[in-house]
Amino acid sequence: MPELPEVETVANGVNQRVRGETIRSVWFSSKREPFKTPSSEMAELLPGRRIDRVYRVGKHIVVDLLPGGRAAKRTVDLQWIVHLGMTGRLLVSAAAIPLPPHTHAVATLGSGRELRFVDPRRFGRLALHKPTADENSSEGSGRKAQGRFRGPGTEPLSITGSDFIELFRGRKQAIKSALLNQKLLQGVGNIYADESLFRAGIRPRRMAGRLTRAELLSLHSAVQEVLKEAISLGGSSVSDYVDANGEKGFFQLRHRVYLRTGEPCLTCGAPIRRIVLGGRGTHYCTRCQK
DNA sequence: AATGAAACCTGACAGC
DNA sequence: TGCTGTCAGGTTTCAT
Repeated sequence: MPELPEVETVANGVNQRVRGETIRSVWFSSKREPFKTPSSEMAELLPGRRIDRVYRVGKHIVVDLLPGGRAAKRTVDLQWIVHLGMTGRLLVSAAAIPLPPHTHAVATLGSGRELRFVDPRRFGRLALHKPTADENSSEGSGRKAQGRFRGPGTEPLSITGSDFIELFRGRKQAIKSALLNQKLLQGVGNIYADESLFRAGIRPRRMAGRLTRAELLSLHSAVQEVLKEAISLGGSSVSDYVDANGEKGFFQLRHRVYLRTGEPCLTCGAPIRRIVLGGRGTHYCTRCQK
């Protein structure tokens, strides 16, 4: 379910509902080991902490945690990282509502409500990230000092056109595959890669390093526009995706190529073609995309 | 560096 | 009704 717009929608929704809450206790399904961080370690470190803020980094949801008690330290010294995989959901529910099937983790909050991680396909991941206390030293000096969780790549919504061009220079890889590489741009997934390439008029199989500057600038704009539009519509609900409030997104109504195999291109009428590229279903218009 | 396939899993849907 | 095959928003690992 989750690419950047969906993850952002979920993170914002969860943030609004749990910010400032204390984690009273946590529970992990025995069926769901291993997480990236062992559940025993999460069970030890999470209870008692206060949730400072929830936000998105790439396709990850980051929960900033403050020490518990009245030590009054306002330094985030632990981060709970949630990756939704393909089918993960992060829900805020009243404790009285029965646990949905495939619930793998539950954090009970001070208010009595529960933060629930539900994931039928179990591709999702939970982990803890421990930033060093000293934020300033993390920049230039030692590699050892790990700062706050930043993810593997660059944020597509804030990258400049010239940095975007630089990312793909010399790459002998299909541009679609490069767009999906989280070490380059983090957050773009299969839907938004296809939709961006359509808007930029570029065929998915084109070698990334051979695109012209003009084409890359066009793609840069397309990626940002598509992502922003999708965020404003609450993401794409193609099967059962819902946000933290159980609401569906609406961007699937704006898809121009994704999952439209054989249907007429909305620009030229030619049938949309589906190929497999890098193991992923890939959709494009043979006439509009060069 | 890059490509491809397989693995991790369950569920929905189409076709027979 | 029920079986089979295909497909699905993602990542990782291993063999070319």
